[in-house]
Amino acid sequence: MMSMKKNKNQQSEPSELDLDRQVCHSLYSAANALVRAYRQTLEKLDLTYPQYVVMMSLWQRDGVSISDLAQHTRFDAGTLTPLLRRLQDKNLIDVKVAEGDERCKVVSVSRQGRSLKKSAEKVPGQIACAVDMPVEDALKLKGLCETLVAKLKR
Amino acid sequence: MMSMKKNKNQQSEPSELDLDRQVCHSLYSAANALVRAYRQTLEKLDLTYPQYVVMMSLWQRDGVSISDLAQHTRFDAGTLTPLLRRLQDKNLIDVKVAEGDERCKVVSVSRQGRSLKKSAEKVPGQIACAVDMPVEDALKLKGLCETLVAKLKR
DNA sequence: TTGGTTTATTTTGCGCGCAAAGTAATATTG
DNA sequence: CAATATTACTTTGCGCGCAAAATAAACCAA
Repeated sequence: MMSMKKNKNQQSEPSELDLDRQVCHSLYSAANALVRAYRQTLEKLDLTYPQYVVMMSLWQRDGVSISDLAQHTRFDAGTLTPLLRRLQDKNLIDVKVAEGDERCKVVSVSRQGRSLKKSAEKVPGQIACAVDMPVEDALKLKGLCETLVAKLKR
Repeated sequence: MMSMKKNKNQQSEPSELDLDRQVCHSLYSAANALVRAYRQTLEKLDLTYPQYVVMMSLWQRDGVSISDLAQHTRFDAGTLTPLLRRLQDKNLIDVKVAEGDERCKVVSVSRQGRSLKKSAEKVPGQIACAVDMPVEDALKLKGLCETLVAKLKR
């Protein structure tokens, strides 16, 4: 005899494909939510989140090539080219052709870019405040994400 | 006397702004890496990751409004409108104006959309395999992300 | 040196993600 | 019932994210 389960109201059986079971969907949503939280804070600095990431990378180590930057930020070159142009338009960075190898470019923080760092120092605290997650949990989360990134290395 | 630390080679002091300390950067990279992993798998189904999310939502509960779908998928309406049009172009879904309220639309899975589910059943296993993370860790990660999403609810 | 490969970056094309503005139908208020 | 507000969705504009193709300089082998 046929099962009597008939999925009233277009409701299906529990399945591995249920959205609520997807780790990736949680991760995806969390990343978007976090970027959204940064947006409010970063608009005072006139930076998008990816631009902020690039600036953080450059504040940390300056005078690097685009491929160095790509490796450190984990953005790809095709993303960086226009992003760097925008940072250049805002006079936050300088981009020069490398001497000795005309294929390479050297990206460095401008005076304005350096002075922006002072305002940016406040950002982590503001975000931490909005997120309000125990440090321990945040570190656990970071660790798990890093593990994932390592396993999925292109 | 001035400090003698002079940051040779454009290397700065350790700072809270160091990229390697940013939880969000790990989360952001992990989400991108995971979507990249899905891309290979999903291209066989001719779906992008967000399209796959919408299909999962609809496989789970069909015949919903766009705002229902927005809530469940955590996408916003402005993202869904063109995405749904693409799913419609692939004949995976039907979108009709709701009777009784002409502002609302009712989105439902088409016959082709339903048959696609069978192929999609293989996806979670393939991703799990690529990620190769203990279930326990995956669940922990999911839980932390859900906490984050909840704290950052718009 | 020439021709072929590799490397560094840019360009192109498409699909989000999302804020903000626009449109149209329904609900509410006076 | 008319004026107003709200709701549901669409449109617009911009910035990624990334695969794939294009460009151009450096390297390398015959």
